[in-house]
Amino acid sequence: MPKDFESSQESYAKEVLREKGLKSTAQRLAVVHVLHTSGKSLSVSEIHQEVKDMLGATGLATIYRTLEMFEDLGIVKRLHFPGGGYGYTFCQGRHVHHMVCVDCKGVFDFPECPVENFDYSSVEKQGFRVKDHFIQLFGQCVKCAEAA
Amino acid sequence: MPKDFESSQESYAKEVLREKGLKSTAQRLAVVHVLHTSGKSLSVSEIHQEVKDMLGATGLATIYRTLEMFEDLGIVKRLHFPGGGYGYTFCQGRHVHHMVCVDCKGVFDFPECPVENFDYSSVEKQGFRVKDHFIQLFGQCVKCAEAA
DNA sequence: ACCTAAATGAGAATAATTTTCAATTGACCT
DNA sequence: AGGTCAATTGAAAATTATTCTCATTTAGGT
Ligand SMILES: [Mn+2]
Ligand SMILES: [Mn+2]
Ligand SMILES: [Zn+2]
Ligand SMILES: [Zn+2]
Repeated sequence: MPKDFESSQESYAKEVLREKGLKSTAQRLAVVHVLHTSGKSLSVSEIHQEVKDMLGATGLATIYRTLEMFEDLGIVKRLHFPGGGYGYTFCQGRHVHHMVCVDCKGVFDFPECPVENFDYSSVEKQGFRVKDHFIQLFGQCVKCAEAA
Repeated sequence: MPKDFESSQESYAKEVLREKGLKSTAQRLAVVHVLHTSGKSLSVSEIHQEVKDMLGATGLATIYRTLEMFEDLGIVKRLHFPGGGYGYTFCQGRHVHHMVCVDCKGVFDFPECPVENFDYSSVEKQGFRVKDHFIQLFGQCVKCAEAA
């Protein structure tokens, strides 16, 4: 029997960390757990608070360090909000885009890529070589639309 | 004869300000000038520096206040960079998207909208109502590609 | 030329992020 | 199971970013 229950998201993160020779610390796994459990985008300090709830005293710097590392590894993605500010969501290394509810910051996956077959010729004529893209949809989720 | 040379971008901003009953101050027009002159995305402190070069002593708070207001008015747009951080670009109230050179932060307009006719049905089935979107392309401009 | 509400500048206050470094710990090897 | 050691962490300080306050200035209307 497995020594404890572990989500596929958590084992995915452990695997990526191991491949890169990085350690699977309790703090790092807690960040994964918190992000994948929450259906919404979380700010750095929200993540910090929830990790403290799980593990007790935890340095805020560790949260910053972990999120930066996870973003580089493609484990999490940083989302931006209209009025400024940002939050993180779990993305498990997949190329996905997200819809964000502007009221509750709920995050919904969006697997189709709107620029998959997009014709960049008009911009590539200017010599610009497109290498990546960032797409985010804003709107209201069912709950918030009903509440309004 | 006109009392001085004024770009269409600057007169556009003056017009929007007047319509809203807001004042066309030297500081606000300098921000417009700086942004539309520079072909690249500028950080708050870069804008502050350039405005000081034009006008002399200028409060940093004024730059923050102006950029927030201009963003609400649709005069400028805030762009985000991969490693974190952001910058502003002029957009003159148009619905455009932007390509950003990851090396020099040069900004290139991108008038076609990749999600114009995009089928949101798969996501709207979840009840999410899409109201807006944010799209940004990353890559290299000609100059930076050659330099590399 | 006034008048007046809007806008500004300077600095204080607050918030966000990064750095430093001694102590801890996870992964690997007996 | 215990030993080793580089990686990681926590706490606090340092730095950087942003907002607030309020006395003074100014744009735009009369
Ligand atoms: Mn995509
Ligand atoms: Mn668009
Ligand atoms: Zn919602
Ligand atoms: Zn470039």
